[in-house]
Amino acid sequence: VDAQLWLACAGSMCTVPPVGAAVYYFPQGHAEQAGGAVDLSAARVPPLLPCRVAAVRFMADPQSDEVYAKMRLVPLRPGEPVADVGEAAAEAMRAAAGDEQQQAKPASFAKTLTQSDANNGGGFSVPRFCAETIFPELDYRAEPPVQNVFARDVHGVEWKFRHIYRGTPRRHLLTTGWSNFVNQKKLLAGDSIVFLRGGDGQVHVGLRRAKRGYGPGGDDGGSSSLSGWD
Amino acid sequence: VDAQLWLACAGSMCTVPPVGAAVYYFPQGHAEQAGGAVDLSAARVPPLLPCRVAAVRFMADPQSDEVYAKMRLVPLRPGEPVADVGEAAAEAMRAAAGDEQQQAKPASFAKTLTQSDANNGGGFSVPRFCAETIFPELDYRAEPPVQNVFARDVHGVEWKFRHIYRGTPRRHLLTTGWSNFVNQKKLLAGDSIVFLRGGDGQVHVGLRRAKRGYGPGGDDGGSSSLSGWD
DNA sequence: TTGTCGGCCGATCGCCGACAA
DNA sequence: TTGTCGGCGATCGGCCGACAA
Repeated sequence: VDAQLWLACAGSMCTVPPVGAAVYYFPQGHAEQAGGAVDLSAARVPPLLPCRVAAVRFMADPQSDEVYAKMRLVPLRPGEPVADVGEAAAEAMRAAAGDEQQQAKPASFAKTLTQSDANNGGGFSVPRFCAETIFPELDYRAEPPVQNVFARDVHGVEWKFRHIYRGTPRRHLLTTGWSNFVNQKKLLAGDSIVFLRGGDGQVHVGLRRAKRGYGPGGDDGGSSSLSGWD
Repeated sequence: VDAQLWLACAGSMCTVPPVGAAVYYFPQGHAEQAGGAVDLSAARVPPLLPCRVAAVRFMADPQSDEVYAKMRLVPLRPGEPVADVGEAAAEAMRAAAGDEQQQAKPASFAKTLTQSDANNGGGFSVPRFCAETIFPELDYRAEPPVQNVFARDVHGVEWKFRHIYRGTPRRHLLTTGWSNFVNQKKLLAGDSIVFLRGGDGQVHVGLRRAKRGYGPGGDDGGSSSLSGWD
C-alpha cells in the first residue's frame, strides 16, 4: 500500500513508530482488543514490555479498504536499563521528523459523506478546496467546465469520476462514476472519503469508515477487523 | 437439511448407503478427488478398505446450495471375512427399500433452466406436469388464474413466486419473484431447479448447478466444493 | 459555499401475447 | 406443450438547477 495514502487514510490522530524506535508493548491491552478470549492470568505476563520495532508493514483490508499496520516487536534485553527506551524513541522520532520534511507531505483532503453524497441521485458535492488543490486543474473556459478524474484506491484499482462545475451558484460535483464507487465500496452516510494528490499529480482515493452503530447487525460483507481509529 | 429435498437435489443417479451398511473405502480415489495433493506412496495404504457406515449427515453448501453428504466409516475387523461385506450391504439395502416404501416418496420435478428462464424478462416457463402435481391447485375459474407459490429452499428460507396461467396458448409461468430468486442464487442457463411437494403440501425448492465450463474464470462467489454429481 | 429537494429524462426491468418448434 | 422474441408500460437511476442554511 502506498505509504502516503495510508497515512492520509489513518488520519493525523494516528502515529506509527519508525523502525528502530523503542516502545512499550502492553500484552493485556492487546488481549482485550483481540476480543478478551485470552486468559493471561495463568502465565506470568508483565503488564508492559520494553520492545524495539523491528519491522512495520502498511496494510489494507481487501474487503473494507480499512488500513492497519503490522509491526514486529523484539523485546529488549533484560539487563538493558529502561531509561534507554525513552531516549532511543526520542531520537528515532527526530529522525522520522527529518524524513517527513525531506519527502514533501502531499496535499490530501478528507470529507465525511452526507446523506446526499451517499443516497440521493448518485452525486458527490466536492468542496472547493478539494477541487482546486487535489484534482487536476479544470478548464473554466468550457461551458460547463467538465473533466474526468481518475483515482487509484489503496489496492491500486483505478476509478473514473466525471467532475463538473455547474449550477447556480456554481459548485463542483462528481456525477457519473460516483454511485458505482459508493455501491462497490458499500459506503454509507457518515463514512469518510480521502482524496490525495501524489507527487506525480496522480490522484489517489482512500476510505475511513464510520464506527457503525451498535445493534447485532450481522451483515454479510462486514469486515471482522478491529477498528481502532479515532 | 430436509432428507427428501436433499435426495431430489442429488438426483436419482446418486445413492447414499444407509447407516450400518458395509462398503468399500478407496483411499486413492478419495485423495485424487481431494486435489491430488496427498502422497500415499510413503505410507502403506491398501487400495480398498472394507468399512461399515457409522453415520450419515445430509449437508448443503451455504453459498451455492449444492448438496453433499458427510459419512463416518469404521474399518471392519481384520479377521472378519470380506464375504460378509456384500451380504451385510444387501441386507441393508433391503431394509432401506422397506423404509422408502414406508414413507411415501414425495412428488418432485427438475428442470434445466433455458436462456429465457435465466435471462429474458425475468420469467420462468413452468412445465405443465410441475404446475399440476407440485404446485398448489390453481383456481381456473379466475381470469386469469393466478396464485402465489411459497417454497422453502434447503436452508429453510421461504421464497415467494407469482404463478399465473395465461397466454395463447395457455401456459404456466412464474413471474414476480422469479428474477429475484435467479439473482440471489446466481443461477445461469444450464443450471437446474428442483420443485418438491412435501407430505404436508408445502412446496420445497432446490438447485442443481451445471458443471460450469472450463477457463480460469476465477469468479468470486464460486464455491470451492467438489462437484461429483452426475 | 454546499446540503437537500423536486423535476425530468432516459435506461432498465419485467409482464404480456404472438409466434414457431 | 413450451422456448424465444418484440412490444410496451412502470419503475428506477441519475443529472439538473432552485433554493436555503
